[in-house]
Amino acid sequence: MSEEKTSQAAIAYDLLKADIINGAHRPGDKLLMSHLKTQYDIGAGPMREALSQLVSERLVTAISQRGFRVAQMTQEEMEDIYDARAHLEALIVRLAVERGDEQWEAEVIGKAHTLARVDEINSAEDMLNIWDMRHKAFHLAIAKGCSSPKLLEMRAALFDQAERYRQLWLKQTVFSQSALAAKREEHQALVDALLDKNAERASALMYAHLMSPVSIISELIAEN
Amino acid sequence: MSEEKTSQAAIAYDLLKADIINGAHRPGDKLLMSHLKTQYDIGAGPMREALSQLVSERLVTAISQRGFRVAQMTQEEMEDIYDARAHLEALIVRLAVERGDEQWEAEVIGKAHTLARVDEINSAEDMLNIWDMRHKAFHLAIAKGCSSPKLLEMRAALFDQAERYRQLWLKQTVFSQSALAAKREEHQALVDALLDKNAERASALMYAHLMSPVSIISELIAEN
DNA sequence: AAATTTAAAAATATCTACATTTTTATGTTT
DNA sequence: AAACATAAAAATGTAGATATTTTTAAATTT
Repeated sequence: MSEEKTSQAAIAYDLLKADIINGAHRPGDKLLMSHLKTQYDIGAGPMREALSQLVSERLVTAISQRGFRVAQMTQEEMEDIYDARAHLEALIVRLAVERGDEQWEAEVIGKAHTLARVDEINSAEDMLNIWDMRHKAFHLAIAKGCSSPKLLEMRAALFDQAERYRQLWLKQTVFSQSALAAKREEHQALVDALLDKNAERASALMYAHLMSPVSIISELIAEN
Repeated sequence: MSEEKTSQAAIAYDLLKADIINGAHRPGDKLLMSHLKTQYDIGAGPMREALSQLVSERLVTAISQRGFRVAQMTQEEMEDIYDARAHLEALIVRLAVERGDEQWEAEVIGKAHTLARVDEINSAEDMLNIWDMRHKAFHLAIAKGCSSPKLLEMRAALFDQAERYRQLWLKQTVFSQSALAAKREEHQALVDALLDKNAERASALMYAHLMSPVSIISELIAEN
């Protein structure tokens, strides 16, 4: 989905996806064509194309002749996504340890360092965005070691589906010193296992790392 | 992608996908809008929607303002898809053994039986289709044991991407008694491992089972 | 004369505005 | 109150307009 594109459909896709993930369009909301057209100033055709894409990514649901809605967020879906994602990422990390070269190790260590240095930032607003960006970059650097475009694609797809749930967790975590410290330790343990070329240990740590937010998110969903 | 839908876009999607997989549209072919419109008697809007879907499934490529082409088939992509798929399916089968219940076991045994009985069919033409259908059903029955909709989705996505390559292999296999017999043994060993609740063994067998076509497909690609 | 550049024409992709069909809401009748 | 009819709203599709790219031909340069 990434070309140098300026088609109306591509613009609509990006805007809409962002607004669904950041909650501007809430789960269950009806995505009225007339409203979307005026909101984004994009015609019905390209808008349909964008919506259709998002349906296949499970962020939007469609019923024939009855339009589109923002996909619901449910406890069950969250647990499934997180479980699937953790298992997939555990697989990927195992392959990464087996297949990753020195260049890969260097990248991982670099990103780990950048992430660890994030507590030197003061502004609370920036903090969330910067930590999130670097955290993502760190994990992506690890995953890339598997050298499988297709596995990385699947990973990205599951990541997008997790993103709305993940946002809930992020706010809780980034503004808690203890939670951040815990994450820092998990990351360090992960890096140690990677450098040890201990695939099984790295894989197990990654699974645990990705599953740890589940109980917190679970509570946050229940509260709403 | 499965509702009770009769929208033009959905029809276009199904037809186009089928024609790409069965080779009516060859890899690299330009998918000319004017041609597609007349061929399928569907307007440009819905057709774009369908094409756009297929781009996200990697069966079609798009360049902005320059239209759509059938995605190329390459050695590298084939190896990546098969490797990713085998690893994913190995993961799924491990989970299936751990999570599957009696109902699941019964389904698997049923499908295995139906598949084994396929050599009673005479017509060569039917043979390919029937064996393929039952083979797919057998593997799907196994996979369902993992009880994860998301993992099954990812599995299906990779399956669709493999399908064009798989078609090459299928013709070689189904019409060779020895190849069929080999597959029959692999399936039997797999079922035995499943019933033994031997997750690691089942997982390893599944990986090998899915990787075994790679060398044959590799040669077939090289020939073209 | 061959190669390269430029300009015009044709082909093509993409978008917008309008038309059609279907669904939903409202009001009416039994 | 249930069933039906009517009107409004909305989704979907079509056809034509617009913008971009590709091709073709001519003109210029080497």
